[in-house]
Amino acid sequence: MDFNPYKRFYDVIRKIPPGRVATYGQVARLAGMPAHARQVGYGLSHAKDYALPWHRVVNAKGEISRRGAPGAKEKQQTLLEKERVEFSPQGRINLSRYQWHVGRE
DNA sequence: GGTCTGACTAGGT
DNA sequence: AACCTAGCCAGAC
Repeated sequence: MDFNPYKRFYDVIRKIPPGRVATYGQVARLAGMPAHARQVGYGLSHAKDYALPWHRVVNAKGEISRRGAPGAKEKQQTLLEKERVEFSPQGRINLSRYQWHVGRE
């Protein structure tokens, strides 16, 4: 079992309930590392062997962040829509409505 | 050890 | 609202 330095982020991400989203910066703050928003995204690309609801993490604008793999963006949106998260025609999520707040469902 | 990169952000225009 | 910039920090070379 290999130790992964991003485990703290994963622990936070695992707590995001279905139908809710969290931002990279939010995950970093909840993990006690407020200046590591970029590392959250970087760590997720390394998280293949972990069962994580990675699709519930979006950027501060409520958009799905770009990455190398084509099609991954559509996949993430599909997964969220299955949880009844709504997207605007421009592919944005209304964070004031869907952002996760600790202690709240 | 310097430089570049990137699933990020906040603040200014 | 879109665009730009500076600040951010671990990894890869």
